[in-house]
Amino acid sequence: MKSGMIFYERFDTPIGTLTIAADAEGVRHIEFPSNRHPVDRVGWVSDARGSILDTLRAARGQLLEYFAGQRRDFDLPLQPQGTAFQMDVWRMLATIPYGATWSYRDLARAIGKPDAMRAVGAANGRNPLPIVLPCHRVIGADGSLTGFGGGLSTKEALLRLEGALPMPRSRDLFG
Amino acid sequence: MKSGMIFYERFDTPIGTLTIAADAEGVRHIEFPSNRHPVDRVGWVSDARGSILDTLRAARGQLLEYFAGQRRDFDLPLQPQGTAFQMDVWRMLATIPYGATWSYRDLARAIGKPDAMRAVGAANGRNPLPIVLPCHRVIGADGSLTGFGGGLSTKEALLRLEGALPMPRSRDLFG
DNA sequence: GATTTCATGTCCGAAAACGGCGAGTCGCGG
DNA sequence: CCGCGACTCGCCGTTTTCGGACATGAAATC
Repeated sequence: MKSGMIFYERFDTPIGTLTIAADAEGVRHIEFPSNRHPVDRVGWVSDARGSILDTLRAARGQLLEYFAGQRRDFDLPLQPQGTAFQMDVWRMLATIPYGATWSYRDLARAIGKPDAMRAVGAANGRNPLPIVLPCHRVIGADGSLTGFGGGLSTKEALLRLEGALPMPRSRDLFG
Repeated sequence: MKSGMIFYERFDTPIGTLTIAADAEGVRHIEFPSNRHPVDRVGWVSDARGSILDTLRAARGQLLEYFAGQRRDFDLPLQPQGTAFQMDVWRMLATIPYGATWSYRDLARAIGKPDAMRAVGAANGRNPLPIVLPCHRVIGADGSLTGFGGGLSTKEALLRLEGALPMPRSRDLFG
């Protein structure tokens, strides 16, 4: 077994089929069915064993608990890969509490680059571990959802699950 | 010992100090003291053992025999790394006999791209295994030496060693 | 002859485009 | 007076694009 080999697994959730990928170091990718920036899956294989199988099983289990409303925080070995700036952004994402929302500017300030809000948005869009690194908790300064790799409706569903959105107003239902 | 680990060694020759690098697959680099395109040596270590030490020892031995005029062909495991085009060029280099010279155009024709002589020159310049892959045997169509990563004087010395150049004429000595 | 032109693959730097933004302005309708 | 939408502009890291420069050589043009 080569050292860099990546194993993956697919499973169904309330927001669609997810693909999770991991290697010996930890979870590397979580992918939505329709991904804006598709990942290069060359070399991925599906028959994980040993510790990597454990990692994938733990990830799936915790995600399903999350969707069932039974889990608010994750405890997994994570190995996102990106530029220094992206890593800063993703690390900071992990500090946003369940059910809270930050603006892109808040996040930019938090990493010490108060004017890099737009770059923060781009980095968010490249988040390789959505849900676990809760990029869905970052929304526009005016409260609009603005964007999400898995589609805005998914972002909305996640925030509603976390109780971070008001119930749909009648205007939304009938408009 | 990680799989991709590269070991190296330096030793003196009539044309200066050479650095050779190898891993378990074979020899990966041979470098002149002054190299136009310096190699990224991150992660190289110097205390080779086992089969890699054997490889390095064999490479050094055969090169010293070559410089002593005692060897015309090399027998080593080689693992050059490059684009498909570069690999084509480098593979073809190995077929140029000791003491012979080809023009860049000859080489281009030999790989089936008769008009890519300029690209061939560039690929030659990136040859990771000079001497063993005899890029020095490729010269201008008009007989000029044109260029060499280790310096033109080195190219000249190698060709003279192989008897591929006339002795220096008095014009060269006194001019 | 001397000069120009073109063909070819790769690398490298510069420049431009492109985002999951946000603040400020302006005009329009209540 | 608001409130809201449409528009403009500045912000910043990443990605993409583009233009040369090369270990050349032959043909065309002056």
